[in-house]
Amino acid sequence: MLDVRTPAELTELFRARGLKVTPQRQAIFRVLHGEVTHPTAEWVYEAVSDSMPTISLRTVYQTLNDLAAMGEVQALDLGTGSARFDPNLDAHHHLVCEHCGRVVDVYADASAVRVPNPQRHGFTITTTEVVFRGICPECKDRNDQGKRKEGNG
Amino acid sequence: MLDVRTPAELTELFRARGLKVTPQRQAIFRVLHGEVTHPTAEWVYEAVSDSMPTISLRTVYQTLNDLAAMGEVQALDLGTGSARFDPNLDAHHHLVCEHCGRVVDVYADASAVRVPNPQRHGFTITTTEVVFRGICPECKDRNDQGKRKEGNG
DNA sequence: GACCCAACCAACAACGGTTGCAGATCAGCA
DNA sequence: TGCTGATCTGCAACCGTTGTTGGTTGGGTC
Repeated sequence: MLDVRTPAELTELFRARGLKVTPQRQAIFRVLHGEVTHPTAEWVYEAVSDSMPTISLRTVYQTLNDLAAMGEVQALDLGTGSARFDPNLDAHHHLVCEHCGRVVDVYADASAVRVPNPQRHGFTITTTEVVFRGICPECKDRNDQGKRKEGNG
Repeated sequence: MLDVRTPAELTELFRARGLKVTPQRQAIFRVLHGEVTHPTAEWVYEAVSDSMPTISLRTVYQTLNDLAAMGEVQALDLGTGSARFDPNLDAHHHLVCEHCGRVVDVYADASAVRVPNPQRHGFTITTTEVVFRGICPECKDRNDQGKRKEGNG
């Protein structure tokens, strides 16, 4: 899997772009590295706050946006209320839990899905995103238990 | 195409559900009927305001949400900033202009796109949405003209 | 190693889309 | 027609995100 670069690599990239490498940014790099979930800015903020309680949410947004602009993470809007930042740079799709908003990567071949020419309306199509929606096993269990309780009581 | 119901049919549906049929709601029904774009609440509000200047945006949201809950329109989040309400109830997908946010319906067969079992993570998948992103011909033209101007001076 | 200044930071306010609230109003029924 | 609770309106709040501001800091240069 084509993962987000290491903190050291990102440090180099930032320097190469003339962006300064601050302790805050490095802390964010560290949090992102090896992350396989699809964290929100808020989540990253809280994770970084563990080691750096004074960091501001604003700084997290700024750095994540910088990374997205550099193509080092992918910004996603999956309709879960807030933007998510995906450190997985492979071409892939997403499976979203409609209850808890959990997101997992899916490697499915969507090349077969084409827009028939007459329906293209002259658009130049650049990307094809597939979003699978459903219920994750945890939420399903919780739901089933709830129903069972309802039935019993 | 399976269109949104007529104002008369929606009136009946609302009554059958014990919901009152107010002039505001009827005006919204009329605006939605035959609409093939994917209007935002704001757009509906402005369209209804033509015939009923005193209607509030709040009421438009409420009625659109009611319709969505009844399955008479489909609420969409296509990452264009605001929710869109689709009166087309067929199974279909969307083509979104990344410049102007314009949305058009696409009838493409996505049944071939399946999540391989090992990647399903125990999810129960209910829907598969495909979003094609690109540039609509109008934005492309405008863009090209801009570039030509740049080039000329 | 000190200097300097753009880049950065934290805090706060603003923003756009959407929803909660409270009081005024009205649709539907007797 | 009169009742009654659903609905309407206007406003304020909410949430995620971004602009602003004034003080702080990284790192190239001497």
